[in-house]
Amino acid sequence: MDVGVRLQTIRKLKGLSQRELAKRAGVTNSTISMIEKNSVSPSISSLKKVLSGIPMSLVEFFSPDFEQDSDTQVVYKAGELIDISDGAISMRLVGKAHPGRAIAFLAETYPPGADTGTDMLAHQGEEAGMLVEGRLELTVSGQTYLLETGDSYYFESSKPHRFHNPFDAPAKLISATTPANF
Amino acid sequence: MDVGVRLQTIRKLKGLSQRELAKRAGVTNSTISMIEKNSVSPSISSLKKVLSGIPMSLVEFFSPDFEQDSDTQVVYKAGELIDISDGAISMRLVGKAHPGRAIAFLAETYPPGADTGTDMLAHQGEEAGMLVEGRLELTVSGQTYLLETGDSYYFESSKPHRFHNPFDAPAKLISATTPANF
DNA sequence: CCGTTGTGTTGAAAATACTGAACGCCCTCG
DNA sequence: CGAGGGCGTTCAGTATTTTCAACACAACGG
Repeated sequence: MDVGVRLQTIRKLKGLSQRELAKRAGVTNSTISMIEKNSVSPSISSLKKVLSGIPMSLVEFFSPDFEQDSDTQVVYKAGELIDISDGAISMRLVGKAHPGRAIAFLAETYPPGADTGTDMLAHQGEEAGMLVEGRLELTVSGQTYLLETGDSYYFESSKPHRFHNPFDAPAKLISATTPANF
Repeated sequence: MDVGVRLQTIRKLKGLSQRELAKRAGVTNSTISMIEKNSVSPSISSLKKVLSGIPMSLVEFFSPDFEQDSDTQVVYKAGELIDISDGAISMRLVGKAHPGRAIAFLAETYPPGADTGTDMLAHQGEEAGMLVEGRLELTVSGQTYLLETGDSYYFESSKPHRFHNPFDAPAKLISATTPANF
């Protein structure tokens, strides 16, 4: 992550000059100049001041989710999803044209017996989903839940979790995870 | 956002002493001490160095999504969703027990004729969804698309967009938006 | 009891970031 | 052409951060 070019990109996107931004932020134009040229590494407090003139939070600044307004694909037919299946579990990802995506939106199918594994998954972020067909077992932090068609869930991905289909019918799940770890 | 207490929280969560973290990060223990006491505002480069010893990225550091391991609800039965309907369109939100949620995960129903309005929606973030029943018209940046059952979409919320159901059958949509603007 | 090792804090010196006032460049308007 | 105003850059000096080397306190074992 290049702090300098990122700041410059954002500033120009907002149509501000160094001096203009400096005035709004309550710093000098030299500060902006040097930060953008990476001849200094700003302190948190100054960067915060600078961003307040945009305005923008530190989270947003460090999140590379400022998509270029590209003419990327919007709609994906059922067959157009990327297949990122893992073993028996079918996982199809929406939005292949969005490499820097913020959401991993998935259509998942768990055939009878399918399991994400006894070694629990755990990663940064949050995830949510809804079961649109069949039944499925969800285990989060040791608690096991039974999901039926129409039921949904929401939890922090850092909690160890596992999906398992011990039933005879396949289960179809639609889920969203952020940030997208793909 | 209090940089000092946040760093200390994370460090202790990882079971590191100031010196231990300092050694891994390639800074001195005094630096850590002073940052945690907020007697300095570290430069981006030092903070980055410090975090590299954890390890953790700046994004993660500034994202307040390090949820306490609270015993919040995980699974929501079909009837347990929060109803945030807007006019004719039924919208039910997953995860009512997560006030600081990162994702707005919704089950939406558009009855025949339903429309989010001719004045386009536009907000920060990204959104994705999949149609699980019926057909629906989606307009993004002037382009109108026809979504059929099983189709999905992904776009930046900053692009003006609109959902419309001109058909005779109701349309059911499952969608995810981040950040959650609720 | 004392030495050792762990913890976090503090002070003076060294390194780095920030300011304020230049400068050079380009454009426009008289 | 020359004056004015916009732009980003640079440099010397000041302010702030970072280091290095202490210090004080607590826990453990000989």
